[in-house]
Amino acid sequence: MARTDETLREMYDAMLARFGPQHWWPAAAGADTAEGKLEICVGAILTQNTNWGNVERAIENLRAADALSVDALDAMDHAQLAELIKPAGYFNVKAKRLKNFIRAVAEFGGDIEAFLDRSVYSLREDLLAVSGVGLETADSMALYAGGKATFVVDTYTARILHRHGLIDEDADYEQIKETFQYALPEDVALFNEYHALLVAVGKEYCRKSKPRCDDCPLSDFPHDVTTGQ
DNA sequence: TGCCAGGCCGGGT
DNA sequence: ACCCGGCATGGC
Repeated sequence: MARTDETLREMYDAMLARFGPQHWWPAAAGADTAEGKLEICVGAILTQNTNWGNVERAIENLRAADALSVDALDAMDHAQLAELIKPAGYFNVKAKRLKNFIRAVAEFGGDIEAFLDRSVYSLREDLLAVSGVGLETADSMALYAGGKATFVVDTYTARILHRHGLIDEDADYEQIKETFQYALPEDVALFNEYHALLVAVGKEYCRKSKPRCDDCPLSDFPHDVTTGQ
């Protein structure tokens, strides 16, 4: 265990040294404003299984339509919203998911900052009750919009850790999350950057079909490609 | 050209 | 309790 903790901290250093800060949210969207926080939450839903470049187009459409507010999104009909977010793919399901999320905020009082401003436990519970908001999306919102020290796990996180023998093949989301939170100090900026770096490294070196470990920032850490997947 | 992206849900076994 | 099909655009 202590071995795993140390490895995870060293992996962070190695990835940061190679890639530098990733400037994910909130740096991008002025996240100390209500609109910035809402934009992050919207982006978290739109990016589900979707390239971030496509999400940016969709968000640009929403901004141009002056739709980046709880009231505007709540008032918009399905077809209208689906059309605006079309570039992000899965536009019909995502329009519903956005509406579901906005409904939850509206029912909480309609203020996104108030909605986010509570314990991670309470926030996570409400987010996970929204159909279309799963574990990763909820944690992304809580971390990047809500500023909570909660670690985000995605497919790259699981794949990279498994390749390096740090988790079981069948480790579930909560297990992986806890592995990080046990190993690391409870630090929002650290969790923010760590997840972003794992995604950056995953894209470059740890894709499903084309792993290339030669030049990977983590290649000095013991790993086994064949157990990958 | 086919594969992939910062998942999640609902229905079937 | 798993397993799987469906959802869909744009980039490389």
